Amino acid sequence: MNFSVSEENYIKSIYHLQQQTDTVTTNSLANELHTRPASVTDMLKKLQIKQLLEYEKYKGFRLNATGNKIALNIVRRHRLWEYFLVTKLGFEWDKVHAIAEELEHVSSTELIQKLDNYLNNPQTDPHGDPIPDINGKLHVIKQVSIAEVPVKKNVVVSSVGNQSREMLELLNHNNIGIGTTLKVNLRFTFDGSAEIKVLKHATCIISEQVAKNIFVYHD
Amino acid sequence: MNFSVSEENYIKSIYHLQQQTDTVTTNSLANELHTRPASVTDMLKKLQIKQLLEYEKYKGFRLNATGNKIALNIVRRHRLWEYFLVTKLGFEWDKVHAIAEELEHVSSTELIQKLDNYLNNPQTDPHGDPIPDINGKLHVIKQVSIAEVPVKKNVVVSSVGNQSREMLELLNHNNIGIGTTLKVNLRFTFDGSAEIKVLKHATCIISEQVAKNIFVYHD
DNA sequence: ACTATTTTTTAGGTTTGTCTAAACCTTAAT
DNA sequence: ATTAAGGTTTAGACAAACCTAAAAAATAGT
Repeated sequence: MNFSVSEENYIKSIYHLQQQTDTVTTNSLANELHTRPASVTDMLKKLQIKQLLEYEKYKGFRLNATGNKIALNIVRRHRLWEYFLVTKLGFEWDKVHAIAEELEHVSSTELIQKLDNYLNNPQTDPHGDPIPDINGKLHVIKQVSIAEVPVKKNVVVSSVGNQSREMLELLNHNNIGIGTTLKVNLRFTFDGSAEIKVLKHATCIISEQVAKNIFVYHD
Repeated sequence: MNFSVSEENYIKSIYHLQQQTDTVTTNSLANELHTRPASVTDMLKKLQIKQLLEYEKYKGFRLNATGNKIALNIVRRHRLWEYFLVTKLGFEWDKVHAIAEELEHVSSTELIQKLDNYLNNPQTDPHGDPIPDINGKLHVIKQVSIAEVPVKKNVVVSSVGNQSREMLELLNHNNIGIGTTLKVNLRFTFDGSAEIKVLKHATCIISEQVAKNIFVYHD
């Protein structure tokens, strides 16, 4: 089955919101898509007819198995393009989201197959998020934010929670990226901020808010 | 100014038809786009308001300078993507058109800049058609079909007129592609067929119909 | 338990791009 | 010069995806 750009955007957004809350609300989805609740309700009806949703009026909704699989396929496309834009075209990792958002809707499965192959089947995108395989399987890695990680222990950055322009600029300034090795020297209990040492760079202080958004591999 | 996918498709198709006939008719454009004449008229009004057309009711139309520049930009995007699909992802040249048709509408100029750079600023697409530069300049190369080229003279294949799967198969079988060096040994005036020698391969015979579709650089 | 507030849905309207059918021009043939 | 044929435009409708405003349902506060 084939989906419009709009339908795909709704499916993808529902998928994202489901990661945080089990069932999604009309308002939150409208907010995510910068659209109005009434428009969301309209689209929910369509997606329900297409059998992608579990949906009861006034009671929230979630993707069913079919919907989930489609969402994962869109996520796969998006993340492969992001990887391509950064590793091949030399984009900064905080600039690729909008472009990948357009590229992900190009609907040739052969294209994505060949792209995946060309990129040597990457496991994660430039933000550290895992890339689902053809069957929609996610290779989930155990992660912990550096707000929780033990001090004085070298860890490797695996992903970043908040992918806004502002956050990524802050990280660039502190020489932190996916794959960076760092160590939490100490944490200030007063405000939750932490002094961290990035490999080959001077120590720096990051706020609790930032610490909560930097994830590292957990062994 | 930004254009919808539909507008871009109309602009591109008008541009293509203009290559053959100076002024384009409603019916021919409807035919090209697999749409109805009435729909064409509707869109023409829009494009005229946006100042991209020279258009007089019932008298045909053509792109003005602005329209032409936009068309060349779309062509540029399309051909760069085709080049990418063939040289990087390993597609056959007869499979890339439909996919490039979708990719060409992704509207980031930075993306196309970086893609061009990554591909080392190719001058022609996989079919041998020239790729316009950022300013919409076409580096047109003088070409001659091998039905007209002098015999016993080494020439380099620059482009192919008919880009069907069948033609590609025939050319592949005879080891002919863009950039191939070949020589016409002799031509049979009876049916216009020609014996040709492809560099490093045995001689072969091609019909006049094929010969008329293989173009070579003309010095 | 009953209001007040918030959330969600419905009803009805707009825009874009398409369509069919009918009306309208142009051209070419007698 | 008239008409027949063909191409082109207009008129009116429709679907998709959005909107605002109002109604309906759920929830929260007392």
